[in-house]
Amino acid sequence: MTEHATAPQPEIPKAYDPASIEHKWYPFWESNGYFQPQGDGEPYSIVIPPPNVTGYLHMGHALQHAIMDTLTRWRRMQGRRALWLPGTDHAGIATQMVVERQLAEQGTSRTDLGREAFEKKVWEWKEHSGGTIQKQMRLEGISVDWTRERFTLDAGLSAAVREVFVRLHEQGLIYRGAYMVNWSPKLQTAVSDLEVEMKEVKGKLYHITYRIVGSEETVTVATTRPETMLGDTALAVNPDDERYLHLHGKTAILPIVGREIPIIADGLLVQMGFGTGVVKVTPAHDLNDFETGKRHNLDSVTVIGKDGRMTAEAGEGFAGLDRFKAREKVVQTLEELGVLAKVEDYTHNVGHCQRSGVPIEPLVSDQWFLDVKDMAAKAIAAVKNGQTRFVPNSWEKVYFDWMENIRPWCISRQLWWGHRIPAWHTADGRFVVARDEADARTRLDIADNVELTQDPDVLDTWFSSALWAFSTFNWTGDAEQDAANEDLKLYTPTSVLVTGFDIIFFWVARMMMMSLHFTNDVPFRTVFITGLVRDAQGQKMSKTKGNVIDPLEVFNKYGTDAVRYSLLSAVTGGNDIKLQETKMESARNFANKIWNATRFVLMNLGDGATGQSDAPAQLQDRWIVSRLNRVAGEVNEAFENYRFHDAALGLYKFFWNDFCDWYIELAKPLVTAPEATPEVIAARTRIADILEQSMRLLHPLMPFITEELWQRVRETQHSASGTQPASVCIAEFPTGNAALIDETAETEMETVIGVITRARNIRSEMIIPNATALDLHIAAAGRSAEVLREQEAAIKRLARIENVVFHDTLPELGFSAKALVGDVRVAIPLEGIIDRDKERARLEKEIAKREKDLGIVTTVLNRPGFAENAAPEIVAEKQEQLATLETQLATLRETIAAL
RNA sequence: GGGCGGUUAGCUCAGUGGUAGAGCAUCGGUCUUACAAACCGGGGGUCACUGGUUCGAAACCAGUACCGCCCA
Repeated sequence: MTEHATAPQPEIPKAYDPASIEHKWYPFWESNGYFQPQGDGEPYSIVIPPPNVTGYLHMGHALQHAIMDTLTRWRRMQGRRALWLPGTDHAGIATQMVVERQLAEQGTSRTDLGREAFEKKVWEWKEHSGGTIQKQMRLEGISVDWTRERFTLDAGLSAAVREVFVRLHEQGLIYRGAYMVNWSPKLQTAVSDLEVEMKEVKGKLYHITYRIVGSEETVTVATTRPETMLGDTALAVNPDDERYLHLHGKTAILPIVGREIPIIADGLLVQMGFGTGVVKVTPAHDLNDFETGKRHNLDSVTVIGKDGRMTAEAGEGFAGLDRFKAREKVVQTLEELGVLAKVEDYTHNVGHCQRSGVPIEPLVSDQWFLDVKDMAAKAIAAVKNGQTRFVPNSWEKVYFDWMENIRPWCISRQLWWGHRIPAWHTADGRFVVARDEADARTRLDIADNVELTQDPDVLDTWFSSALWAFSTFNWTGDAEQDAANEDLKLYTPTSVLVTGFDIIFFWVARMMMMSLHFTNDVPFRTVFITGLVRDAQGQKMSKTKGNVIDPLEVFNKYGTDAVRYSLLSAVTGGNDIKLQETKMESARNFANKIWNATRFVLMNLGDGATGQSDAPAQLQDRWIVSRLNRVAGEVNEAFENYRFHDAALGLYKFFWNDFCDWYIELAKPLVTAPEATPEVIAARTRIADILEQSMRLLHPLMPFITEELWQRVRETQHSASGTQPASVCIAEFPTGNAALIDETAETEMETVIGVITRARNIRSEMIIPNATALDLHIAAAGRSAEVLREQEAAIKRLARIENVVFHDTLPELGFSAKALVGDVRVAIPLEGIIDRDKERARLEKEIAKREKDLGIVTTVLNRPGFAENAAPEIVAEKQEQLATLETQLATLRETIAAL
């Protein structure tokens, strides 16, 4: 071996600069195909929750993507055939709204353009802004297989949508009909129950007097929506209500309109205890009334139109008015007629359109529905019997509650952007559901020249999303083709779905139903539900509040790895995450620490500086290997259980506290030695090896910096290694070899660390300058004594001690500071350095601390029943603690007395 | 109204039966040649409250208060 050259000029910059390294690794990974599943290991698959194709990355994505990427990278490194499939969603309403807003700015509109031209515009917008989200995802460093990217409006996925629709219709589960739906007058479309948000509204309760036909009697009815009375077709009472038995079968006069309406008895609609016990019935504008109308064969009079204005049916003076203006006018008219008995303030819940914010108008209209009741039952069973599990488990209850009370899903939307419903209508009012127009003609048995128009509606965006777990793998529905589909066989069911609790109903539940129905299996084995990323104050991020943190901005500021790390280290049991700058800052500091530790190692590893060596492993070597394997085991277990906080923290402590604070410091003399002796070569080889393994352990959390540094470390190791992977992302993830966990080394290092820390502590508490030379006397027996003797040089260097003197028992040393490390006694003579009062005060503090501990332990031991009931090992432990504390106290008291 | 979650150091959070932990902040010391984005050391908590179970409770049970979310 040649002499180790004087430390080479560091080619590695002193400060970690994320921007300078991050840009180069993604193209490297992607172009080498590392993210495509490889080998023949057990498959591991994740499908991404597809972001809006025209959207932008937000913190919620950053969190969920970091989680999915960590899992995928970890599994890939374990040798699993890992696939993370990316894609985007067409996001019907959201995208259409964006484009419509643009058209409005240009002074035109969707209806001006017409359907075809509008759709073309949206595709243009998609092409223009589409790709943004993909670019941003690449900046996140996520290891998705772009060669399999999907879009919900792709030909393949659209075919799956049509196939599913046709089959569900054939099975009688999809049907079309005139039912009460949630209508958004603003968006001009029906929306599902889930898209209605209940909001508390301060309104009024209007009491209206009705005259009974054929008598002078009147009844009073209370309503929050007087404008709907124009469409009333009955009054209802509870059949058991004795106050109104005589009114059964009678009629009343509807004020303003003058219509004679029946008084019906209906126990489902009318609760006796509430209000006057008489309610108005508007079958066209209220869900309960609609059902009552069906039960009693009532007429339905639609007085509010799809645009939110009163229809001609509302009568002269009202027709054409906005529904809220009409309310004012109805109230005014009632007052003039003298039938407005009372108006009181009333706070109640009103459904609002989640997207546009306007109050929902319940309207009867022709829509398409999916009867999900039986599908839901199967989806419930699949979770109950453990085919799919929720993490955290508590979300199962939420899922069950919703599934058990599920109602038909309104799947049609009166939009232009989305999957067109595969149904065709003839001019004479017939319609047929078919795979395409030709199929429709065949089914209807009509010629090519007969006019046939496709249903104008599109499907709820979530309908195609519900198929995502299998449509993305080219599912066709054709038994033969699907059986031959390798991807379906390998990657479905997917391993895990990572998503937020806010879309358990929208998406998770519906995927469960659709996958079970069409593939006879669950879509995923596990659902990991994440919390929300909030701002530092715990507020939900929103554009209106202006507290949105842009992931790309913080990636730039702190480094992508640091942001990922800080997000992941905050993932505990699906809790919400308060994103604080200080956390990202400390994660960046961690990255800088990793950078500089590597820098130190690399500065000392010239060519030929590492290699085989016969030099035996020293205590610190056995210790760090033990720690590394212990931590590796813990990290694997943490990932296994989705405990990202534990994994992140464990690695942080290992790398910073064990590796940097102790191992590097202990190994420094050898690693930096000028001559390449076998010991020196061994030390350099080992430190590089620990560092290399650390990069592998950290890689799933911090992919960029670990790739950069792993490559640099690897370069120095090539001589010592055989064939190596070209990237850390396909290197083996350390498993944590239990055989390398060395309890003895850990205990012995504890003693060494303890002695050094006590010595440092004495100097620091006495405020003795580093320049003042101190001697350390150590009295130890048995193995401790041997270890400390072996580590004399390290103790001197790290505790800044001039001379170390070993004894069997401490001799008379004059005025000195004394301390205990387990059964080891240490003393530092202080005559002439500081005064005795300082040492007395320090010792008193030590004594007080131990007296407090002794009190606690004594109380426990003397507690009646403790000795009999407690586990024997606990009792023994307490007794040992007591003995130790008593010895130590005696020693300390002697010491203070002798001062 | 029903359900779920939370309340631990100044802040953000870990901690599921055996003397309360971390990061950040704070205080004191240090240019010790990988790192001042660092190093060394210190201080800081009736674990929301009340009862119960237990030899022993931050943890388990019951209730209360406050905060948040979901459903109706």
